[in-house]
Amino acid sequence: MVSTSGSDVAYCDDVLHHHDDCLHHVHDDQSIADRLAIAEQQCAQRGVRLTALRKEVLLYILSSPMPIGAYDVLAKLTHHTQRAAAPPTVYRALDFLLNQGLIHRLSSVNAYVPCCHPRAGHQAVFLICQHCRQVQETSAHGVLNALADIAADGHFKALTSVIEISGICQQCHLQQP
Amino acid sequence: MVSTSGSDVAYCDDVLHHHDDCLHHVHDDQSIADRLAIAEQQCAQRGVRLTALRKEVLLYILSSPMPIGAYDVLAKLTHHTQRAAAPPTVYRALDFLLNQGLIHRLSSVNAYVPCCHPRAGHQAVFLICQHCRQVQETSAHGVLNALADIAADGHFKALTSVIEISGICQQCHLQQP
DNA sequence: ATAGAATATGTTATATCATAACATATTTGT
DNA sequence: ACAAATATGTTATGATATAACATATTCTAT
Repeated sequence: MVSTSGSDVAYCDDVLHHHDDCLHHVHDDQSIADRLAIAEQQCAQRGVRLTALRKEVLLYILSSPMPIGAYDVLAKLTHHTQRAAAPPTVYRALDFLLNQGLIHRLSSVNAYVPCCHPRAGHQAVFLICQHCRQVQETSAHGVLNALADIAADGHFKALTSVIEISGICQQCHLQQP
Repeated sequence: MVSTSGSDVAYCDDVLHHHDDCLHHVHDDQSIADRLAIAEQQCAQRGVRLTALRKEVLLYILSSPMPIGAYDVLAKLTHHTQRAAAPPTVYRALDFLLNQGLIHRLSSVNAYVPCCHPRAGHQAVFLICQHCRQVQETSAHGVLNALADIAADGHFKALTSVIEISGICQQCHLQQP
């Protein structure tokens, strides 16, 4: 019933774009296919394997209109394969995708989102709407520059960052004031 | 064996201070007592109750040289009272302390730290050393201003933030290059 | 001071998120 | 085709957090 081709993807109708921010649920079949193709190219270049399983997990994350939990991925996988998968199967795939920079983990909500800029090994700032639960990934240069300044002070060598801002997005704010 | 007076507090010997950053484990009995007293004043002013239980949980968090997990607090509590406490007891106390701005939750490591500036309803940036596991809470005005700019754009109304930077602190960097 | 309301804590059970350890299968390089 | 490396399956368990309801404590108004 569920195919791997992307035909069972959740759709969303209208979406606004703000400068260089990404609403990660901005997608249709085509953009998902594109992003899968980009992921494949990238993995091929690096000599790592985007296996069928990993690709399927990435598809589920790309297809979700909001951050998706590991066990939700697991449920989709189990439903698709008609047999129970186990958590490590999913977590290993997630680890791979995280390591390749193809997805991000939102630790404040224990969930995963696609990376909008998978090419660069970039840091991101996530704006999580408490109302619609959607997430914008923004490059937020000002924030990142400020963090770089902290490192430059010599006080701390930053390696990985978790920057998750919860609040109300513009759409929700306009829709119900 | 364990008293509520703070006499069983873990000590740390030498510590460096950087501008307005706080190494939250910078404490001795006196500073812990001070901080408990401040917390009491603050709660009294607000008309909320810093009960014995909540105060004890706060004490454990203040006393810990590094971020402490909910179940570690639970263990201390159980040990102290000589009878098994249950998780909700701890989580409710943590919720209270979080709501009062007396502690912060580090969601990337599922642990809790005292707030260095409990007076203000401030946002904080945490620098988490991957080597020594200690945490600096810094006001990092640049970062916060940058976040304020995002809000000012009208794109997002920030309510709560999780800014956790993992890396290597200066001490660890100097000690083992 | 005491009753009723509000708040806080105790208790049991369970939900949710994640990994360790080991077995099997698949792919890769020679 | 073989051995080595990599990936996946499987079982069990660890770690973090909350729901639901019972009891106890504190506060307020009389």
